[in-house]
Amino acid sequence: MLINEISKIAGISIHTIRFYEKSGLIEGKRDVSIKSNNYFHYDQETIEKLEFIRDAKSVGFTIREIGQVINAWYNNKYTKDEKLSILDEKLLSLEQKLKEIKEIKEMKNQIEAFKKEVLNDIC
Amino acid sequence: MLINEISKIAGISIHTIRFYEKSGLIEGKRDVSIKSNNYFHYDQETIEKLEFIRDAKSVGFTIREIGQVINAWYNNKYTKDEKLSILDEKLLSLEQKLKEIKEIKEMKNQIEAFKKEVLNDIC
DNA sequence: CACAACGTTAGAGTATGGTCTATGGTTGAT
DNA sequence: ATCAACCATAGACCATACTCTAACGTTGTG
Repeated sequence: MLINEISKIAGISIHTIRFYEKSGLIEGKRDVSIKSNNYFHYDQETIEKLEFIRDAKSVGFTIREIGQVINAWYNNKYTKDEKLSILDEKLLSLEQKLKEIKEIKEMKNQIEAFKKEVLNDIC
Repeated sequence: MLINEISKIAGISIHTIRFYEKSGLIEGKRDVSIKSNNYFHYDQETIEKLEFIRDAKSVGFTIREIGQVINAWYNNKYTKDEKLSILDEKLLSLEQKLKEIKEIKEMKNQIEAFKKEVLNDIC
């Protein structure tokens, strides 16, 4: 499928898809044998990648990090050890995010306490 | 205290402190009565604010959002209703962040599954 | 009184993650 | 053949959150 179609399916703008492609997260293929143009063709795998990008972004991974994971996953750009090192790094940062829950709860308490002060006209 | 001192106490660079001041998060006072210069003086309250900024940043609040909370807290720039509205907004986004834990755990499972594949040379 | 160490402002530069524009080629229906 | 609707690339532009530089004034110790 062409960029317009995958954009609609994935719910991600054409601009952003091109940005992800430039960033090395996804890769369209040119079908020289069939067409005279240089249009990029995208497949089901690209849709999966775009879904992964969305999920990974929502948990706070950067484009660079997402690129590492995707390229460890789909391409063979890394050795086994490099892949494991990348994945362990990401697992560690996810553990870190889970630990931040405590901080989020503390911030909630702090803001709730302040809200009570405002409600009681203390502040 | 002057900017150099508060920078060291708070562990935040002079540049960043000036950036926070420009952004309306903190406010130094000029002591015209005592000094002929135009140096800014900072107090204990500013240290508290800088600590709050650090905490709030770490849970994902933007400078703009942090500024709203600080200015609701320390200044009287907002009416009671405005204050409550700002605080409720922040509480809501904290709740949202707590809900994202599920997504983080899912991402962890996904990456762990992939790690197993790599370990077993499936991928 | 020199001079290092500190203070000020204005504004430029950086990185991230998009978002958009200009320019030009391709396709497909009428 | 023409024209809307699509595709491509390069590069400009935006917001966020810093980070740094330039140019210049102030302070305090030898």
